[in-house]
Amino acid sequence: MEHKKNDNVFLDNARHSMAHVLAQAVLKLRPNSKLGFGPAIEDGFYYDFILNEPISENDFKAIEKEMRKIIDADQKFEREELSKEAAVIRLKEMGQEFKAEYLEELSKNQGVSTFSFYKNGPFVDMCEGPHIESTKSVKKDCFKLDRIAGAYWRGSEKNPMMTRIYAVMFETAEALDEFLKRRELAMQRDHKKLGHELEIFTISEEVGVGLPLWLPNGTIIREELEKLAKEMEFKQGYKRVVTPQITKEGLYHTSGHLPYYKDSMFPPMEGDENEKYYLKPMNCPHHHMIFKSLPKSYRDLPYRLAEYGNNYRYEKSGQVSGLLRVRGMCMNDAHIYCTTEQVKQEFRSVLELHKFYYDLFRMGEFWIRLSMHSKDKPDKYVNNEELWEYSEKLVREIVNDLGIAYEERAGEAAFYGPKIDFQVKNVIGREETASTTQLDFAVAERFGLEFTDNNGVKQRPYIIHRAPLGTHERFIAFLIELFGGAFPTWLSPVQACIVPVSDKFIEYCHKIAAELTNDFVRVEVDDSTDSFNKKIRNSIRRKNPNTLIIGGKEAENAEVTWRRYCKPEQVTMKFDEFHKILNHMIQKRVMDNFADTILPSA
RNA sequence: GCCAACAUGGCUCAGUUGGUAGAGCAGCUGAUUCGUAAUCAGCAGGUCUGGGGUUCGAUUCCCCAUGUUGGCUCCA
Repeated sequence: MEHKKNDNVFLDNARHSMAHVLAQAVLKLRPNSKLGFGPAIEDGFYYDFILNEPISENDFKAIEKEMRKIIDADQKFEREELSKEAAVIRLKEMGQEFKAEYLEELSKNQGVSTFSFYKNGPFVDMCEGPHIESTKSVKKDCFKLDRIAGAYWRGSEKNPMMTRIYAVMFETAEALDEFLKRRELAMQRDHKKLGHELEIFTISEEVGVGLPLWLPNGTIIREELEKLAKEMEFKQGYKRVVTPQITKEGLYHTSGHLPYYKDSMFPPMEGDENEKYYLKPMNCPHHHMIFKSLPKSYRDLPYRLAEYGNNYRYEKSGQVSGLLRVRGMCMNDAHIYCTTEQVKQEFRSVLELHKFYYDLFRMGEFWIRLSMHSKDKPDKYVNNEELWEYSEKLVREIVNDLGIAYEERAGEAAFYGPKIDFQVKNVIGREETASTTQLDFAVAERFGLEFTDNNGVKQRPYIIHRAPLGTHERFIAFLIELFGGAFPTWLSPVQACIVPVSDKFIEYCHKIAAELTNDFVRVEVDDSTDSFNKKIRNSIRRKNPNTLIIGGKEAENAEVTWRRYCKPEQVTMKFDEFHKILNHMIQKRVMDNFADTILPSA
């Protein structure tokens, strides 16, 4: 859940005020609980507690009842300013040590000298505000306690774990209801649910968590995406390579990954002669070794190496989820080695390629997170201020030129250069990174990568790390949710499902199916003993983009009745005509899963 | 990894205040061949996630493990 406030100031203040009401209610049921923070968030609010007796969702009713009583009591929010000394005493009286810790921090780091407290009824909280006037201005039925979660104090796993109670809240009961309904609807599109129903992937406990098995339908989608990526990369002059799944330890010392990211790697295997091998968590070092295998001239640059590479990362067990966070993944990876003069154009083409894909799939709501370095964390980053400034300026310029929305974050870059994350929102509104691009000015040095320039002088190349389609796992999860499982014909596991009205027409069905198969169309004839109605239902339930209905009329006239998934109307036409249109849709990768897409004519 | 909830046939879910389970869908067999979202009948399928404990008796209560879901942290 994103902790972002919205534009409605009243709603924001009301949510924050209700967090105080929640705290008051919890303190009544669990006296002597310690308070953490209780802010407004995107869809509601939360409050963090240390409870001496655990609470569960079964207690929600009692807490909500208490909260409604507080609303009825018409408690006024009153602000009081205290000096630091008085505030310390007050918090000590209240027994709120976490607030006291925060007070010390505010005083020390931000030079705050007076501290505001808000009182409503018997409840007092150190809090910056603002608040609404009275609890009475909140409607009693416009909020709902949502769930309980653990959350570390100040977000650090070194600190104690608090109990966080989340609530959803809107201005009116209707708005709340609508939100809950929308969320319910979004769950219907969850890639885990649809991925199972449409037989795209499965996860087996025996194979391992985070190691999805791709079923035949999912494999088709993967391969079609891969075909698209390979064509795009071919046109842009990438060379394809293949690298092994495991590698000797030393390579990751050279890359600098091992000391920092060991925890995220699968533990090593012992090979011959006590040599340790690791499953590769990324492809860059291998590509660097390919770059290095032959001397390079400036004439070879830009040198673009591409691979749909399998990577394995030991994600924490609690983090693994469906296809969104896995331990084994396949990445649309490539590394571009180029000169200082070329880097801007290359970086630009990479971003344009992203934009091409995102427009094609209509991943409309995306933005860029520009992760920059931070001078405050010198040990986290390569020490070369000049190159950092240069690279960051360059990246910022290109993003500005392309007019893509972005936000900048200091201190989140990779250790070797600035990072661009393409952020999207999944169906339930959670923000996810779809792909990452990095500008790397440092690793060439570590690997000793060089090329000879036109003066015969050795130079270090810039390296661009890019993966516009991210990993198959995550990208297909997005597509499933974005399309609600209804893929365009070119990506769809079954491209045409042929349904005979009765047995009599099965022969004709197989005849046209054979013609389509001959053109590599993925076609299926439903020759089961199900009723006609049932066959229609099945084809639609599987979200086949095209269903062909064949009865006497069609068989006699060499026609098909074509029913599309995304549009209710259907047409009858000559089979040859349909065949041409279908071929065209597949070859041109027409996004016919969107109702407004104009289809080619025969 | 941490916090919480959950775990019943392939799937969706009933059920037992402790006396070893039931439905629909899917599957199989047979009949039916039908013009736009479920034809009918029959059969088969579960030691109620795994392991311990309490009990005459546990799917039900307790503990542990595993997995799932939602958060926290992390995310090259």
